[in-house]
Amino acid sequence: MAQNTASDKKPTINDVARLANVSKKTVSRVLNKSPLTTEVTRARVEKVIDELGFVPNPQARALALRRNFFIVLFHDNPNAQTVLNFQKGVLDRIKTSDLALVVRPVDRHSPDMLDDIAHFLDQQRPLAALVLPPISEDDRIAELLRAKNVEYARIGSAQLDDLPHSVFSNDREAVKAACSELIRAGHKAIALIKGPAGFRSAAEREQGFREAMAAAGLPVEEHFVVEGTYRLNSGYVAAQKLLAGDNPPTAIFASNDEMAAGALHAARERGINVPEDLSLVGFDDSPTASHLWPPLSTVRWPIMEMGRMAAQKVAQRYLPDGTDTDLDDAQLSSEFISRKSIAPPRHLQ
Amino acid sequence: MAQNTASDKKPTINDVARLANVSKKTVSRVLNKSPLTTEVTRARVEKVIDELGFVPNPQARALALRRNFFIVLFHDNPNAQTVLNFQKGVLDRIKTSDLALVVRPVDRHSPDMLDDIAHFLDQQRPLAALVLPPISEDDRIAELLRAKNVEYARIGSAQLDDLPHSVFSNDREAVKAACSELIRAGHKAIALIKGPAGFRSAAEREQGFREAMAAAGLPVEEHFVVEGTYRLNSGYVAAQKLLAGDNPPTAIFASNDEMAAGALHAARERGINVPEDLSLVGFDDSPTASHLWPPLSTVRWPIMEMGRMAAQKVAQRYLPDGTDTDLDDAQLSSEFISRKSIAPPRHLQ
DNA sequence: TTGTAGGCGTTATCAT
DNA sequence: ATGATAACGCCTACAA
Repeated sequence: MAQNTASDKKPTINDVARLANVSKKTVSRVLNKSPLTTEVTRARVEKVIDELGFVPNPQARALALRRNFFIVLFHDNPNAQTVLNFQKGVLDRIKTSDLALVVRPVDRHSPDMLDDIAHFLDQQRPLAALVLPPISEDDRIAELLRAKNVEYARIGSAQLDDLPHSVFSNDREAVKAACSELIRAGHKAIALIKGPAGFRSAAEREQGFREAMAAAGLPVEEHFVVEGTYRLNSGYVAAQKLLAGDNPPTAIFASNDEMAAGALHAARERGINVPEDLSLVGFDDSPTASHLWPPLSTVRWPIMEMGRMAAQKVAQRYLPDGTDTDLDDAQLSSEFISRKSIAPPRHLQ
Repeated sequence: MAQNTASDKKPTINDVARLANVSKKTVSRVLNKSPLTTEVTRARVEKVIDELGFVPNPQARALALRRNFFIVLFHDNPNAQTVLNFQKGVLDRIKTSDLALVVRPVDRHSPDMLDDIAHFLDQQRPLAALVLPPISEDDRIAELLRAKNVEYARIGSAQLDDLPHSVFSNDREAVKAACSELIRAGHKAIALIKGPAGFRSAAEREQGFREAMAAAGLPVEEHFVVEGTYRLNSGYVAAQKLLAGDNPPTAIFASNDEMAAGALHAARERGINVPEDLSLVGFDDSPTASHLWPPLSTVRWPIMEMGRMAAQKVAQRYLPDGTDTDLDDAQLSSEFISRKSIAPPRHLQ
């Protein structure tokens, strides 16, 4: 790319216009792919653009269009790995463009959350917004985005909006598959450590568990269903409770890896070996899952792919390398990952 | 804050000027805290600003000032938790301002890295840049930032630049303290799994290890020093090697938690119990550290605080709530965290 | 199909 | 200390 050297002045649309012998507006038309230009002039203008290494100034465009050329990511810190992988996916998709990604954590427990978001949107006027769970489940945010006329996509464990505004995984199916694996190994007394009430992901994963049990004709013992908070300690506490009874479960599905790690600690403390005495499955495929001993069987959430798809969805027209993805695609598959934390129950070993 | 309702038109500097009976420029002066205004006019203007709920339009400012009101974070994905915690610290500090944080991962192995950064800076003209390790150690990036006249701060395990452009921790001291803890417990045969050559953090941590040994008058057996890559598996391999000998170490300091997790697996595979037969210390205080069994003693890297301080450093004048931090402060302390992975060596138990 | 004039909302220059 | 006028670099309306 030709670059100006010493002067350090970047060429403007005026320079291009002058050298191409056309008006600013014509250059503008070329830049914005307006159909109202002759092939000839377009070619001439593009040649000059290339020679100059001209790149439109985003600030000026922002002012004129009243729209900033970036995508915001709103989230209320689910786990770090999730946020970062998602960011990575988004950035991966937009890196060849001139878009930027700005991060905006919010506090879903603050009464000011909506006002904060509104203020941010008014101030910064982003091109588009991406919303990660759990706040993606908040319909008020989507309404706000629509009202402010900001393109958006909601990410979730299940479809949260119409297709053009959704990117989601099939947690339910994935959990069903994972639990079916447990059942196939011979387990019947399977416990569930579920996520906190009110989280869509928690509900979906619970459903998947129940469907797997039902499909196998196994009853769900309700005292084998314990609620956690998605934090390590809640998994520990839940497992203590589950393992304390006379007929403890031979397998546990924990709705995320962190709780599974907690459950693992609880088992170890009671001298219960995993997987010999207790099989364990988590969800997320966090780094922790593979760092544990035994390495944890889990479900990989396609979060990076979701980031890529979300970026594609909301910013397609600003991304150079076309429409390889069908816009109606919105669902990506979670995938069961088998590691060493599953074994047949004792009596079958 | 007074908000216009139906019209949805946000007030501009012109509205303020008209209602306050002054010129745009005067309003601008008030906004920018220019000393060239009477107390009286300033008060009058500020009153109108409040009543209108006027907020300057960042896009227009950006165009006029040729500078975008955001901070970029450049990084080449160290671990997710680090990046995210740093982001959190930065955002925490700037959240009451009108600044935004944009994330820009780069690939330090790409020959285009510098060009990419340069292009980004030219295009986006950020107010300031923050650079996370390991790329913060690359002097060429700092040069670029200076050349492009972008305020910046480099984050590291030791001072990487002059004080105004540095935020760093004292890895060496912290590791020294951690290893001294091992020595105090009675260990003499202590091994080091160090980080990859060329990383400043690796060098600092190694130094800390050596200083602790020297201070205790203990020799460093060079076959007890093995290099890893900061990844789990390299810790596993290193520990296999360390534990295979006739006189294996009774304690290992791994230069990060991930490698410590790998070492833990290796030990477990050989039937070596942690901490009874082998004490283990990591570095980072990652979530993994507390999820392992036994919970890993480690060093907490004050990464969030570093984010806060870095934001303060580069954007002080744009942040509303003043100068509570001394700008010359650049160092933050890492802290040893004692958990269950340390015990006296066998013969002292 | 192309160009002219004017606007987006702010800051800078240079008088007064 | 304040204000008129001109940038900043792009885009939209409207005219040609």
